[in-house]
Amino acid sequence: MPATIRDVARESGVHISTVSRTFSAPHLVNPDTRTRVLACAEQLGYRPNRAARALITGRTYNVGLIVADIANPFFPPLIKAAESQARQRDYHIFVADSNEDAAVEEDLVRALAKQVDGILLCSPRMSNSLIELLSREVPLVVINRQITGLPTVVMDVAQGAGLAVDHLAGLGHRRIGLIAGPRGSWTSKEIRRSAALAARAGGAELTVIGPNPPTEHGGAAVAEQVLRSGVSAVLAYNDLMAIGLIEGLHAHGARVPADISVVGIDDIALSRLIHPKLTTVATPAAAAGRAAVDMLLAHGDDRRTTAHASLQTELVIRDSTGPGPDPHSHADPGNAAAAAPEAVASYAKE
Amino acid sequence: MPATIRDVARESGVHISTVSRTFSAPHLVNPDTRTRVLACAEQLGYRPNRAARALITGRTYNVGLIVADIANPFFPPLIKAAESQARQRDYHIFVADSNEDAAVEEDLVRALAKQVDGILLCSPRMSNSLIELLSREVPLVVINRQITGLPTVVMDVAQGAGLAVDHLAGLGHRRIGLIAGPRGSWTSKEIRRSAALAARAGGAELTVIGPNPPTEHGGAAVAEQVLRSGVSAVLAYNDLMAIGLIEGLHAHGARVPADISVVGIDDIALSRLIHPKLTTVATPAAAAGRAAVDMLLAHGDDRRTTAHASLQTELVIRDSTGPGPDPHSHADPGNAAAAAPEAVASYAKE
DNA sequence: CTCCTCACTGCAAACGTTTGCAGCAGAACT
DNA sequence: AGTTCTGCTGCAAACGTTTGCAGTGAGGAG
Repeated sequence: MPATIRDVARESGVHISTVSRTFSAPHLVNPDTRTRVLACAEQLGYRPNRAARALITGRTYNVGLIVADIANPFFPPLIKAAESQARQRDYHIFVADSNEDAAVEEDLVRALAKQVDGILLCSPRMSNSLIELLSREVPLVVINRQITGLPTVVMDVAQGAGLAVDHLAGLGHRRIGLIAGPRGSWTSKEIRRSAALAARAGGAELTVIGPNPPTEHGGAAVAEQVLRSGVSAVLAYNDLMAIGLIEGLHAHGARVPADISVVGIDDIALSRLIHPKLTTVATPAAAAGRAAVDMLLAHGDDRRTTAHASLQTELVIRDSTGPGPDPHSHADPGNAAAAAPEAVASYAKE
Repeated sequence: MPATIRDVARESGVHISTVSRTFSAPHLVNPDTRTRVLACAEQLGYRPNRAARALITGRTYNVGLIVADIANPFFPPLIKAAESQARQRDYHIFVADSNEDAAVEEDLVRALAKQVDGILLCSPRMSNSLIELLSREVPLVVINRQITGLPTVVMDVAQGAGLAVDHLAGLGHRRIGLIAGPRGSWTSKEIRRSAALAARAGGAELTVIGPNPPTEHGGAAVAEQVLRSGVSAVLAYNDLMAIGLIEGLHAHGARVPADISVVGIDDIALSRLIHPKLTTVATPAAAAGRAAVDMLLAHGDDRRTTAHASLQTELVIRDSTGPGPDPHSHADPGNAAAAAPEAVASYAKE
């Protein structure tokens, strides 16, 4: 039913190979012929069949992008950036959602492998060894996990977590909680490592709670545990959990930041819309999406280059953090000493 | 490099057609042969090449899904539902984002047409005639717009908007604002039509403001205009705009719902997280995603069936709506008469 | 005038599958 | 015993492209 290359060839009185070249190697065909062919193609509504092209060239001009949870507001900006970057090069992005499940993730990679030129694996939950195994079946770029031997794009969340803990310690908090992310998350491990370091340096004690599902519910669910643990400040694995936690704390009658300070990670749009506005570590999700696409597509030219990109993060101080408890009294310390809203502290090297 | 059907055939000592049948028509091959073939396939890591299969069968087992803006929290649940529904039938979903741009939308449909078995067009911004034109190139299911002659899934947002206006009129509001959505949105027109009807029935006057971009910024941008217009209640095209509007109103010193009541549409997760919790019209996005996939895939069997599904919406009353201004005094009416939280009013026929 | 080059075009073999058709046993009828 | 049927398998032609190779004619160089 749809017009094929043969229809165009017949209509314009040339061989199919000339039609083919009109599209994939225009410089090889006579300008007159080319315009005639193009006219016929246009008139017949011809569009090259990508499946047939893929079959012979081995390139699909598709890229897979696997994220843990598309409903997590952290991902859409990354997806959009990757999409537009890919579209510029005439590629399409195949987005899939693993539901935070390593097994689904593996299935997706396998299923996608044959119909894409490469896969962007974002915040994978699989083990490193499995990822390395899969990378032999299809070119992979890993986002948010460092794996030697594979091209990766990471957001330097360790640095951000360090800044966050510094910030809290600077406000006088001596007992700080860390709401860990999901099992299998490299980012969560990084945060933990860096937060522990920063806590020690700042003379604070770090209590880890988790692992937890990285959702609003995950955050709300640990509210009681946080209160019992006696910490006066908390760093959450991501903004969604931080927001859920704040909800949960409010439900238990605790005030933020008067009773407990909360810091998130990601700086999703939502973090500016809740009350109190969330202090958080901003991660450059869009830049990561673009970088990953670039890396994958460059990767196609010279084989087996394993680049690593590490993107800066920033601490954005808003209203959910305040001074720690006065060591000599139990009076409500208020929120007076909170830093200026929207102030940005960063160790950007550039 | 990757194993082909021929490798498996050689290894297991059968003809390639038998290997093919082992996968695509298992009942036609002897159980013994089948297990032998499967073993070889497994061992060689063979996966059928979808491009080759698509070439001959004409079915790609891919479905396109075009949404206006993946960053709008309304869409992800729909996308996830569509994905999982599709995966159950061994289909994959190709998600793309049109950036609220009709021209991009058209390009996407054309680009996707040849590599999918059908496209789910969600909240399209294109004209009806263009959509009808495109539907001749590739099977289309339209979500959130009624088009005769094409299979469609709509959420009955007119009904919900009517309920919302009834609710506001019932609270004593006599001047109600409607923050319209983007130009080209069928849903926006529906809301407007239905809200006008309900307003007249409830003895209220409806002021339409817009069109506007359907984002938080779009809502915030009209805050001043809303205040000047003298309305005491507002229905917004979607939750994102309602939330932006509330932010904007707060910035101008107005209180919600004491000074102005605000109702959103969609019931995104976020609407429960802000203060005041948003009264809104819940739309069954996930159900719509599933229905659309079903419709598209059923569509494949008997050609040219044009089904229409209309999904119920519900009014979810939370804390952003309160009584209208007392006609005899200008005293602050407070929030006492607000309905019980999370009460649900619905005209569900079933 | 001959030969070479050059720009263009046609030919045909791939790419990895699916599928209608035919063949061939052996089983089950008549 | 002959016939039909059934279950399985092989054969080969497609599907719509791309691409190395060969062929064509025109024009330029010698």
